[in-house]
Amino acid sequence: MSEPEAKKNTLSDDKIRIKDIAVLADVSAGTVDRVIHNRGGVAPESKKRIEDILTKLNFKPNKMARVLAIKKEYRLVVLLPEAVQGDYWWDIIKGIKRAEEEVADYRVKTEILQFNQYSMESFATLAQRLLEANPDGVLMAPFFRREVLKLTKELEEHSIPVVFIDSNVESVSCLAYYGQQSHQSGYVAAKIMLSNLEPSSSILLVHMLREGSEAIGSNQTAKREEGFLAYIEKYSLESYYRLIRVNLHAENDSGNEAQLEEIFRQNQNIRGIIMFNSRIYRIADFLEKRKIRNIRTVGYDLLERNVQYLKSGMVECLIAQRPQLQGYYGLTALARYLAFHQPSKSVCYMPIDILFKENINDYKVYPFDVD
Amino acid sequence: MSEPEAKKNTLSDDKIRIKDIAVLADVSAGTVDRVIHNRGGVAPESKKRIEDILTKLNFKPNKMARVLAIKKEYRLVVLLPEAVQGDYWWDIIKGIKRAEEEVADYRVKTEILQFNQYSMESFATLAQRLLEANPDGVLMAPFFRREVLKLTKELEEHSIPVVFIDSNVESVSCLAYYGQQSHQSGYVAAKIMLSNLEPSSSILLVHMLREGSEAIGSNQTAKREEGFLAYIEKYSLESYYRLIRVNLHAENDSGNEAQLEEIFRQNQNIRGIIMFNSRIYRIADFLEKRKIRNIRTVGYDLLERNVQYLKSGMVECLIAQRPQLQGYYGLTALARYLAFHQPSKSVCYMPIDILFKENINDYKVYPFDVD
DNA sequence: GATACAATTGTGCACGAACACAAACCTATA
DNA sequence: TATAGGTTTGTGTTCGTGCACAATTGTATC
Repeated sequence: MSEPEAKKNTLSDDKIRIKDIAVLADVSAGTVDRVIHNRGGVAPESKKRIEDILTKLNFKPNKMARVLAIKKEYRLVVLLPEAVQGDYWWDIIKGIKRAEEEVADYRVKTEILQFNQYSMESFATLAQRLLEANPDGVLMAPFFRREVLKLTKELEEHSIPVVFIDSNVESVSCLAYYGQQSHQSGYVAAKIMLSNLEPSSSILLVHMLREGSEAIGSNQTAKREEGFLAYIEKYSLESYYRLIRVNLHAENDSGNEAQLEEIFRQNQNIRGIIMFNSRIYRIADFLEKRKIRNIRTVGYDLLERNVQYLKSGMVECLIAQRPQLQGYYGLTALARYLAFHQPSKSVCYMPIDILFKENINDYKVYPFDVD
Repeated sequence: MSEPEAKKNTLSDDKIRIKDIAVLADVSAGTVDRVIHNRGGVAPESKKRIEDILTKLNFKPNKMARVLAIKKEYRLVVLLPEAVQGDYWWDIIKGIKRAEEEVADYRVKTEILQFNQYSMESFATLAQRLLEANPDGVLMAPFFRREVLKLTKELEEHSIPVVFIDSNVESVSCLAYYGQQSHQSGYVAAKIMLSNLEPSSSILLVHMLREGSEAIGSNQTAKREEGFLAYIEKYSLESYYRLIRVNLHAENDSGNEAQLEEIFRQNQNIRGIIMFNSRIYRIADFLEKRKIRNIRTVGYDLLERNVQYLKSGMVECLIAQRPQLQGYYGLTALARYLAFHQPSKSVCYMPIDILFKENINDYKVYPFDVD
């Protein structure tokens, strides 16, 4: 047997301070500071010398001292739809709250404004309030395209950085975007729905309409459906399954039931149901009520009611997109940008998490569900 | 339409300082400090007065200033198997490195010791070195039960906190444990392997032996297999599938190939192959070489080679356990405990992530794979 | 070469908590 | 009352960085 090897891995990280850099570069701490902060007024050759030493020693300023010394306070405003416990936006807020606690140490304060996601007027009112608050940064879920464009234009003029979560607004340049690739997540949904599904089955694609809903978000569900169809095309499954599109209405529960019943009467061979928004629990409600089994249901997002049905087996699979992380990283990206001038990766796609009854129990998004 | 509601959420966090407390209690900052740290030498009535004000104002010392002022340095030692790029331990180290950067600000330093996971002697040697270093905390992946018990006993006597990752040692009390529920992850593997798998197929359960390997880790693969079998029992699938156990040998590639070929000759109806460790790529190697298709392969961990085969379709599914997070949270738990006296949740199970070809591309473990 | 003015560099204090040391106070004893 | 010794309280420095202001050097102009 060979001699046991042991690699030692000591970081010779013996904290380098600005003072140390100053001594090495034969200048004073003030000059080094000017270089670090690009404040100008430093002779080119000094600057070069100092920069070389900085990169060579990989100097990182002490965060603690830094925060302590900075007097400036930053105010962030978050613009989101209203959330109720257990829904998607609730999780996003959970992540934001967690981030708030963390960045509070950096003298970053946060105010959350919540609008009615079905009322453009509500959005516009809060957008106005947001502008009046004149914040140092904005985190928002973009709803109502025109209003968003108006708002972001205004923010850009004041050079206030913006981070989008949930859905992106391609035409607007932002500090960062955190969200899922909707098309791909539809593709994944199709894979799960269709892998080894009995040929010549019918599959319901359930849509949910709402009057006056002009949310950008609806774009997301459309893209998911595109991804779903792309999978079918890719594997040439068109002839194997019959797709039936159903339009339900958000506020009309009894009407929806009647509609579903009618469809089930007309189609005896329904083996799969998918919804591209987070309301699959409504389908599960229906199936449970009618005691219909053996249908593969696939939906999105870990709403409490969805999770309940996943655990009980009424929903086969949920696809999640880590809303907590979106909120958390959205806010911390802003804070890091403001407090430490750290740029962010501008587009950041969330993982497409696949949840079954069997792996939902251990599913936690750290560090939000710890303690 | 109802008036748009807007909830305001301002933290009135107007930072109270020790100085402020001192003024209110009509003493000096030094006295308040003595009370806060229970250093004694304070007149009872002063103490009472100060304590009342502290609790009334819910005083929390400024973390930044605190860390800056404390001169004490903490030294952590990490004890892990040797890692090569792209393997499981490499990802764990990635998380540890990330945590290192973060806690460096708290004056916490880390040394990583890496042993040969197949040599008990190597482990014992480094365990000895670890003890001699007399660290303030230890993060370890427990291998070689007897040696681990010896080491942890020693550490307990010196009241040095220990965090386990990857696998737990039930009989030892530790500050925290981060790892996956092996049994359940085997259960999940079975669900994926067996859902709609052609009845009366044969399934290979591939094991990998290594001489002198007494790793506790092997316990993990055993538990995964138990979980796999539990699923079969739960759904009474025993009669539908034939399970074939195969023992390969880690160092004998040509022997393994011959063995597999023999098995494939004897069994024409193999439709699934599962490995309970991270070496499924070896099976994929074989299948690719022999141009065998249409076999559902399921394995563990996102080794680079596994991921490659997942993308190319040779591996159907990988189950992951966020090794980066294990390392990251393991180390930060120790740091928080030492620097801020924050306790941790003692047992923390990782999510059982399900990865297919379709969702591997967006799979990232934040914040390790960002930027 | 003295002066003005810009370019460059150095110095000192603040941030809030920890801790060492100095100062003030109290009490008992000769 | 002076002094010792203990108890209680106050002061000042430190940590590393940011920033305002002071000090120094260099350059152009008359």
